[in-house]
Amino acid sequence: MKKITLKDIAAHFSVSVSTASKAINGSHEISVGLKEKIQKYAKQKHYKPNRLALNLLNKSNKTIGVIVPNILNYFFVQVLYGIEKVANEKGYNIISCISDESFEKESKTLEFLDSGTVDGLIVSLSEETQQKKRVKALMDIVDNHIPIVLFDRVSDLVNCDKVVVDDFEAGYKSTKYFLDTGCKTIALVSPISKSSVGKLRFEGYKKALSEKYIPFDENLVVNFGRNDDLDVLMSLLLNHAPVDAILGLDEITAVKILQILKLRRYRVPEDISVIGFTNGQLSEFVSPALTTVSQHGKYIGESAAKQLIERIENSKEETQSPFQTKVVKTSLVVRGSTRELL
Amino acid sequence: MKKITLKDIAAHFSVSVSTASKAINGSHEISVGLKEKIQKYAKQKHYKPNRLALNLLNKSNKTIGVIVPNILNYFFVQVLYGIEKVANEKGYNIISCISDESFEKESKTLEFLDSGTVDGLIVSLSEETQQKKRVKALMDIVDNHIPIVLFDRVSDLVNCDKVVVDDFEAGYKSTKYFLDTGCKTIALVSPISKSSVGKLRFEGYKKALSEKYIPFDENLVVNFGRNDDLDVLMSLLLNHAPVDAILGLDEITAVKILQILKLRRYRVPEDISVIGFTNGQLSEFVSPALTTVSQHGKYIGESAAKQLIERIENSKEETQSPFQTKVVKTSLVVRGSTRELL
DNA sequence: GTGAAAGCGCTAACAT
DNA sequence: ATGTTAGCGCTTTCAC
Repeated sequence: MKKITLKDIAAHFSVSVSTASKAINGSHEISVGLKEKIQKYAKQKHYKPNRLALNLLNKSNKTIGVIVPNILNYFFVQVLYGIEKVANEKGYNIISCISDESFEKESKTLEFLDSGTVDGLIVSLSEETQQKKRVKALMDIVDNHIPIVLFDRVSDLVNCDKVVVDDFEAGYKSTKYFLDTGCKTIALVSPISKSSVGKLRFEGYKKALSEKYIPFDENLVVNFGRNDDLDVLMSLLLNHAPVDAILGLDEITAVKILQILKLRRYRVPEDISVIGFTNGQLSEFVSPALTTVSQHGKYIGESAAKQLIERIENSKEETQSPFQTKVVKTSLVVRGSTRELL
Repeated sequence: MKKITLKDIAAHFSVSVSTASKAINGSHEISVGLKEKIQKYAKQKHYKPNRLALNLLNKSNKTIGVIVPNILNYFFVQVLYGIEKVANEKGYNIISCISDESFEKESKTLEFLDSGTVDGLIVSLSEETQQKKRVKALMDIVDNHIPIVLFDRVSDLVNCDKVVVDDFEAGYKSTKYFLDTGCKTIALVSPISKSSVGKLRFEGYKKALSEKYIPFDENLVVNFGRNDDLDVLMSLLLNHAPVDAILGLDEITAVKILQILKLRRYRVPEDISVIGFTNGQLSEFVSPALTTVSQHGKYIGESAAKQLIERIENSKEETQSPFQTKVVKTSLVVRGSTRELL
């Protein structure tokens, strides 16, 4: 059975398509009898207006596109969850895409989405894109087409609404916490050294050190990529100096560090303290449970969605409010992987 | 700057819309000079054909809809990842929705998606839907409209392609593993007792017990819901009998059980063995690392997507291949939460 | 080599 | 109260 259209219904009652349309939409112009007959028939045949046609007509489709770099990262899943929640409440659907940290895939996706498919875009940049600053595609979209909200991994070059984490403060705050619990030799391990986020956290880390007049030692900083062996790098680090604290810049990294330390018989937190990022289930259930920086992923998603939808629905207005960047403060969730405050 | 359309381009060169269309699509009918001029202009102005219009024309939009019950569950994230991977390879996009285990939200989403928005659907039923067997909406879609693939939480009432886990065997296999490592009093803790998946695993559990002539004791079965306090229920269980093995029917449940046991000073696996489901990061990094049943989520997603896309692309053919149900076998990933085989 | 016209499914302004 | 027409943006016959 083929899908039923207005035309079919109209034909069945020998009326015009517009009459059928009005009847189904309950217009006052149509006689009650006919309206009832048509509506009943439509229901029975499971008639549904074709969205594609409506979208073309309205130049809008109540859909927002989301691009995240990596869906296996719990932070992004939380954000997605927040976005979905708000979008759903406001009657929007989400078409979600994964860039896999690849500039090329991100570009293709952007290209696809920026062609009438969605009313707006929520994007966190791929690492490659951020590193190479190849945001021309984004800039074009901003200039010419649909509203866009950047979150977490953003770019200064793109002029649009943004929701970011206060990563500088997060790096500062966590490092300071180490210092306040008596740690002196604090290492930083980052899988995201090339992203804005990683850089800011690193700056915060340095700031906290310099406040206490602790000289920065670059051998205490371990930046690694997808193909590097964290185990080997950790060996080098641990042999370099008597480290007594390690800041892992994402959740899985912190968890892996914890495991490596335990395997080598370091006691956590007695010998070495560990702080991670993204307050997910992993951090909570590992032992000892990890002290982590919560970025409030769900909240970030909700904020981004709210901001975008507002922008979409005001896009017909003449006066556009200026773009704003919302900075979300992090919270330090203290658990068993750090020592007591002095 | 408004979005540019074919009409604009045609006007700019004082040609007809159809000429512009052909020029941009590189038709042989158009003179080389004009083609080049128009193409250059189009590129420069960032012209992109409007998808909505194309979709309406083609009655297809290279998009598949996915509905999962819960995105914070790692299994479903893995499936999503697998779906995205295959869809992306074949040039499809994904519009992903969350039913939040609610029949109502699932229905609304279905209603929305089944109106020309997507070419096909991949769905895992919400718990409520499965429990109440309210699959009429699904059946209608299958009968009348677009191809659909059900995965994991399926329904016999819906006649379509399916990808399921061999949950019966999984329950059987894990229980048998307990028995083979010398466990005698095996408890089962399930947050999904009302879903097909939970029921099958439960049946497998009973089968393994009966094979060894171990009488089934319903006090060893803990079914709990969203609002129940697992801690209290575990107390009751542990006080009931000297349990020496616990099968947790999803990842987070197994992890929580592990934590509760550790808190009460049970040694795992010496006093009590634990097996969980969904081989995610949590199971891997908890201590002791959990022995788990891997359902191969990513593979399931890939299979479902392949099956759906094939169905979509053959939908013009006259002869439709019969619907098939793919059963994916699980693997038991043995780690530290279970004893050695005898 | 170029253009006019039809049509995808629908709505809305404008007749009648 | 019902029908006609135009048009959303595009492709595709079919004329010229």
